[in-house]
Amino acid sequence: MFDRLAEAYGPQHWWPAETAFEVILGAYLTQNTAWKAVERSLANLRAAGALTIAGLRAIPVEALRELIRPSGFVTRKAPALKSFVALLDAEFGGSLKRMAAAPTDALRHRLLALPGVGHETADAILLYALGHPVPVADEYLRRIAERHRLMEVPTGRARYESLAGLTRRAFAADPASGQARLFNEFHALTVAVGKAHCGRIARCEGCPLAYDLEHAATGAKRTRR
DNA sequence: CGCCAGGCCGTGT
DNA sequence: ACACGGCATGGC
Repeated sequence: MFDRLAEAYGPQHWWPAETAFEVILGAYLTQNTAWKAVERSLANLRAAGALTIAGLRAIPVEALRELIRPSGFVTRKAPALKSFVALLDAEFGGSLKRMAAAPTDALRHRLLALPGVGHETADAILLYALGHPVPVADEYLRRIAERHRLMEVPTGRARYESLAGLTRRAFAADPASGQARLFNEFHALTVAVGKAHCGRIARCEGCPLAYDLEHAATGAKRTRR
């Protein structure tokens, strides 16, 4: 699947951001939100000088709310972003470098304890902002796994770990030194194919994985004409 | 103009 | 433990 997606979409160069901190902001803002909307919020933040750690630290949460309004859920996301900076300051001297130096498991635990940070956001930050070799699972991967019958996807708490485990096993035979790169590219490709073909309603026309779908009795409710 | 988006979290059973 | 609904906003 990875090879087929890589051939179809090419190198993704993820995450789409200039700095590690911008990756983190994007990870929060894109929660259940179209990336297009996130781009507008990031543009607002940049124009206001709030795209940096110091900038976000300085801005009042009320003003932050206005800047990120395009990406929605502002009463949750604005305080959540401030909480991240608070953790960064309190435990890592305000330094992403120092945060990145912490052990993966402990760091993941600290991130998950933050408001507005669930498994996907924590892992996206770990992988794309901090360079830790962890897989990222999302709604697109869930749909792919179900529709292609890759596995019985559990519901509830076990779901995320199950999809993450599937990803880890898929790349387990590759060198440990390259895991981060593979997880990086795989999630990026998952989003690429997901945006084009794996919505709530599947759009199988032209999907690079269409061959598999033909033989999988797709679980999608219906295919858009 | 209704459906949807690169989740997260509280509440009810 | 898990299903379910709310959370905000704007693009398509």
